[in-house]
Amino acid sequence: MPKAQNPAVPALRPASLKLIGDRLGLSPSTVSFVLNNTPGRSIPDATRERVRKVAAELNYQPSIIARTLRGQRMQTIGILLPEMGEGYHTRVVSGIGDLLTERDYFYFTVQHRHNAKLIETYPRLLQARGVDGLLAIDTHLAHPLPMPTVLIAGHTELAHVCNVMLDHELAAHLALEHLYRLGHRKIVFMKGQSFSTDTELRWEATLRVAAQLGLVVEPNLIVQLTVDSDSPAISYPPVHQLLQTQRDFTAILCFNDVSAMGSIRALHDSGLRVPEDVSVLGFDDIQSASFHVPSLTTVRQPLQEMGSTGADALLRIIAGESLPAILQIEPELILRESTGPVTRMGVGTKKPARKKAVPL
Amino acid sequence: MPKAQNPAVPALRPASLKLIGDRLGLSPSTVSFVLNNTPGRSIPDATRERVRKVAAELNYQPSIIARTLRGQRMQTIGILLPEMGEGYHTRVVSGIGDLLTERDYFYFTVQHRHNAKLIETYPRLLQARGVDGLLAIDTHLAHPLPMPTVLIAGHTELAHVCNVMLDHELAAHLALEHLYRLGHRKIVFMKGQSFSTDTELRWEATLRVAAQLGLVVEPNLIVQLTVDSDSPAISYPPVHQLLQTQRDFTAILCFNDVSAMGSIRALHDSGLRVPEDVSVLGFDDIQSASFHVPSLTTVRQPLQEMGSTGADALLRIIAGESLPAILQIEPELILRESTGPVTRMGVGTKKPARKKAVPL
DNA sequence: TCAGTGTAGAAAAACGTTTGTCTCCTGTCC
DNA sequence: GGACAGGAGACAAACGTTTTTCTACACTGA
Repeated sequence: MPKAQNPAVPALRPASLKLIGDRLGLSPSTVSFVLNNTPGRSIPDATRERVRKVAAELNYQPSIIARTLRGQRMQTIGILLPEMGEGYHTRVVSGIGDLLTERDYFYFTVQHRHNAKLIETYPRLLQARGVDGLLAIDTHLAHPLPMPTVLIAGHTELAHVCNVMLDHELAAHLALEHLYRLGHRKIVFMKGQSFSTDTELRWEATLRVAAQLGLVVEPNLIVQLTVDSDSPAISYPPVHQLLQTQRDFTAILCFNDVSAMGSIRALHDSGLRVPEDVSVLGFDDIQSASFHVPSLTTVRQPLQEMGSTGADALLRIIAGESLPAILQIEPELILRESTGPVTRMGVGTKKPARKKAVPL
Repeated sequence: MPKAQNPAVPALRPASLKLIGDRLGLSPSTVSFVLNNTPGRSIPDATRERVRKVAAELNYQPSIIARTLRGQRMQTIGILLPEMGEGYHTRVVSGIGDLLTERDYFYFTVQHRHNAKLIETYPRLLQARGVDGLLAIDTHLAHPLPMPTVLIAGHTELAHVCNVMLDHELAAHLALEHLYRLGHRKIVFMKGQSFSTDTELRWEATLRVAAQLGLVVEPNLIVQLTVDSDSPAISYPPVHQLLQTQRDFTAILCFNDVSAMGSIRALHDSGLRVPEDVSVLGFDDIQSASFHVPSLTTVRQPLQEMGSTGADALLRIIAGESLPAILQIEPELILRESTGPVTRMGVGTKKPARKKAVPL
């Protein structure tokens, strides 16, 4: 059945104002006036009808390319992100996409995989393609850009750049107080990859809150993520390794849900049960968090909302509005199965009553 | 800290050939010749130097918009897909993105959420933005489009349209023979949502192979997915409901990994263990499949490869090549923990030795 | 009759490229 | 000294819009 494809698609060029005008003996400008309902132009209804009819027949679609060249907006923005995967970026993009679609905007997505050179050059290439602004997700920007820019989960202090960011302080409170109340004192702290923009802010907030609660952050109970990926593979090896030498803890505070899944898997493979032996707390609340076994207790970032908030902010800036430098987003603790009260360290304690599952 | 953002970004328009020319007393065309190394033009090296120097100083970036208007390629394609989520689409996009980046192409992504009207209008809007071609993932296209088009996981028979598709027959063999060898005879068959392009082909292949193996597809053991989402929520309710009335089966053949996770969750909540009581077979091999507990035995679709194959095909068509109408991709069975030999139906049989975990 | 006022539309410029043609100017050769 | 060749570059057109300006005509009122 590999039936050969025909030589080439017809691909005749789409209708232009000139073409429509020629059919009617009118000039392109007149056609433009009609189709745009330009105010202050006297054109008889009969003519308007004729123009619209032919435009519909020819399936006329104004060329945004030509419009943009004239200096109008292209109704297009660029999204700069590390990776399209199963991590949280994707869900943010989904929120952005919905809002942009609603406003008749389109977007380019570019993944830089934390390659500094790409982060540097992409904005220029996007500008050459006429984007009206840029939305950067979880990305370290070195300079302000010569176009409207909004950062989502960035924290770079740049002039003219608006930041959509989580209230990290609150997030740390939600997470640590939850574990604290359950009786956890020996906690493994997981620190994100150095390239993630959230890493530093979250870590500092965590240390502050831990100190307030009197929790000790033991150096040998810190897990540092390094691998650049959106898969649970980022946390499996370090947690697995930790378990070889160290089991004197009752909870793991993970950097995100994906790493929580990797951690649970590693615990599971070492014969430890979650949450009976070790509680695991995630971060983000990605879609699969509630369906994981055990389902993840996690600090929810309203990812889609962060996306739409950022997109809305960018469109406002493009339209000339002034916005505050920081738009803060509130996290929320979602209680599920992966955390539980401290029993005794080690395998063999009695299985606590299973919580009722709360999918969705 | 809501420090007000300054009025507006400087946003001076980027350098043009004219601007460079003015600085040097040269015409735009001469500058163009130098910067493009247009052959057959005699320009002294001294002048070339001067031009390049000023271009670099002004950070000149040719306007692809203007170039496109002149009739050149825009080096941009459009990707049409149902949703950006944790399902397999995202991973396909990732494969597309990498290949396009390598070839200096950019892409628009548009999510239609199976809205027929959007599927109809988006291609036109993309064309107005100058895309050179279109890549549709898991999308039913009604008409051929007036531009090069490649379908990934589509199966629409359209003239001039190239299809990248899985070998569904082989996939069905891999899945069913695996379950058959493990002793499963009472199998729940899950049928995908009607809007998914894979649903029909996969179902037909499944029925054929089941017949070959002498497996009976019992109507009351068919689970039909209907919800439009990328989350395990698509399968939790129907499987949960099935379990209220029907437990006389030993395996579930799921439509994809996400629905396998939802199914496992539902089984778990009904007190059934996987794979001891019920084997669950996924499809796709998404990133989290190997880290799920239990990890998923699944029929892998090489998603990134499908993406890059599709993108490569599209670029070839754009470049004028003729391609076969179908590019077939081979699936592969990935053995993990969620399937096991039939013991006896019901809870309480002895726990089989746990397989060694194979993350990654 | 003639200035004024609409009306209906054409013409032109501009955006930033690319590309085919044209124009000088400087040598060189016979 | 005149023809010719090449070198160095300008000029113009075109792509499809939008927008400003211009034209031609008809009608009005005094």
